[in-house]
Amino acid sequence: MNLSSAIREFRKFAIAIINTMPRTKSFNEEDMLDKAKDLFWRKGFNGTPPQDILDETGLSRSSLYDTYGDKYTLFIKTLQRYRDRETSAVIDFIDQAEDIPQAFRQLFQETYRECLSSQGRRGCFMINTVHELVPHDARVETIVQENRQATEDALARAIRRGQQKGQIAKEHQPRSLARFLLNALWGLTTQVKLGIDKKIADDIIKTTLSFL
Amino acid sequence: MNLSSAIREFRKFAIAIINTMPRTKSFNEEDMLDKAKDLFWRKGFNGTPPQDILDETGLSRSSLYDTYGDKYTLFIKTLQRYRDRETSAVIDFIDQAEDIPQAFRQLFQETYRECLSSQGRRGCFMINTVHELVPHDARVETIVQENRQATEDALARAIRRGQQKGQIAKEHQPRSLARFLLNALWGLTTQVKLGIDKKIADDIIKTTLSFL
DNA sequence: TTTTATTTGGAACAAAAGTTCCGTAAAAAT
DNA sequence: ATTTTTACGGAACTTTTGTTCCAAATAAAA
Repeated sequence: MNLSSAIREFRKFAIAIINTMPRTKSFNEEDMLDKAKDLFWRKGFNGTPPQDILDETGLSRSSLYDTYGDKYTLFIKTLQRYRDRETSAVIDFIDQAEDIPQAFRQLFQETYRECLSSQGRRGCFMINTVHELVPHDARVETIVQENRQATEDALARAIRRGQQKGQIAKEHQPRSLARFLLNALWGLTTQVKLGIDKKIADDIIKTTLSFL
Repeated sequence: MNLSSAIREFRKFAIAIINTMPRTKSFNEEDMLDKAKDLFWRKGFNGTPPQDILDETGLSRSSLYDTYGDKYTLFIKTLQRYRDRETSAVIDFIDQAEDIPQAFRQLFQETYRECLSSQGRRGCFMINTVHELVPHDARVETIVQENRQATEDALARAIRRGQQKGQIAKEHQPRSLARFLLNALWGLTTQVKLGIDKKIADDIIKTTLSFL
C-alpha cells in the first residue's frame, strides 16, 4: 500500500467516524444554556423546576436531558458559563484599567446595573448561589470560592498599580484594600436585590470609594 | 332575674366559653418555632421539607399544621421571631453603646460568630432569605426591608453620638456612614457563609473600621 | 432516495413534597 | 368517673418534581 492509497483509506475511515449523518440539533446549545442560566439566576436552583426551563428554552424534555444531563449538572454548567463569561470579563476590565479609581467607580456602577437588570432584581448569580446552596454543596462552594479569589486577586493587582501611579494612598496593603472592596461589592449586590433606592446605592458607592 | 342570679348566669356562661377542658399541648410553641427557625436558617425555605421539621422538632404532622399553619406561614413566623429576638437585641446593643468604635468592633465580631455558629456556616437568616425569596415574595421583602431600615437607623444614631463625643470623624454624614457600615456587614455575612478564613474576615473588619 | 445516527415530542413513571383527615388519647373542670 | 374539648399519631391523598423511555421525525452523506 503506497502513501496516497493510505491517505485515501484514512479519509474514508475518518469520515465514517466524524461525518455521520444524524439529525442535527434544532437549537444552539450555548444560547439555551444562557437562558437556563438566566432562569437559575433569577429564581435559584430549587426555585426552578424542569418545566420552567422547558418553557423558557422551548426545548423538549428529551433534548434537555440528552444535551445537559440532569438538573444539577445543568446548573453547574450555567455557573461555569457565568464564570467563563461574566467574571472573566470583569477581571479583564480590572486588569486593563489605567485610571484605577475611575475603573472602580465604573465597576461598582456596572455591578449595580447587572444586579438590577431588565431581568428584574436578580442580584449576582454567584452570591445568590452561595446563599442557597453553600455550605451543603461542595462543588458549588469550590466554584464560587475560585471566582471570589480571582476577583480579589485582580483587585489587588489594580490597587498595587494605582498605588505605584500615586492614584491610591499607600496607607493600606493592596491585599487588604482588595478584600475591603470585594466585601463592599458583595454587600451592594445583596442590597440591590433587596431593592434599595438608587440614591442609597450611590451614597454607599461614594462613601466606600472615598476611603481610597 | 335579680343581679346576683344574673352574675351566676354570666359566670356559668363565661366558664363554658373560656374554661374548657382540652388536652394541652405537650410541647412549647416557641421552642419548636426556634427549632424550625434554625432549620430554615441553615437550609432555606425550599431546602427544608416538612419531614425535616417533624424530625427536628419531634412534632406530629397534625400538631405542626394545627399550631403553625402551612409551611409558608410557619416560615414567616420564624422570620418575625428572628426580628423580635435577634435583630431587636442588636439594635438595643447599638443604642446602648458608649464607646462607639469599640461597639462597632464588637458588632462585626459578633456578626462573624453568629454566621459561623455551632450550627455550621449559616450566614444571616435575613440575608439568606433575601437571596432565596426576594424579589418574588412581597411579604418577605417587607420584613427584611424593615429589618434593614431599623438597623441602619440604629447605626446612624450611634454614629451621631460618636461624632458628638469626638469618637468618630465628622467628615461624612451619619446616614452615609451607617449605610456604609451596614453594607460592609452584609458583605461580611456572605463571605463568612462562603467560608473565608478568620484572618481574612479580621482583615476586612479592621480595614472597614479604620475608615471611621 | 436510501441509509443511518441522532434528535424530538410527549407519554409515562417514581419519588418527594405538602397537606388533610380521622380515630384515639389526654387534660382538667365538674 | 364523666364530660368536653383539643392534641396527637399516622394513614392517605394530591400535586409537583425530576427523570426515563420510545416511537416518529429528520438531516445529510452516499
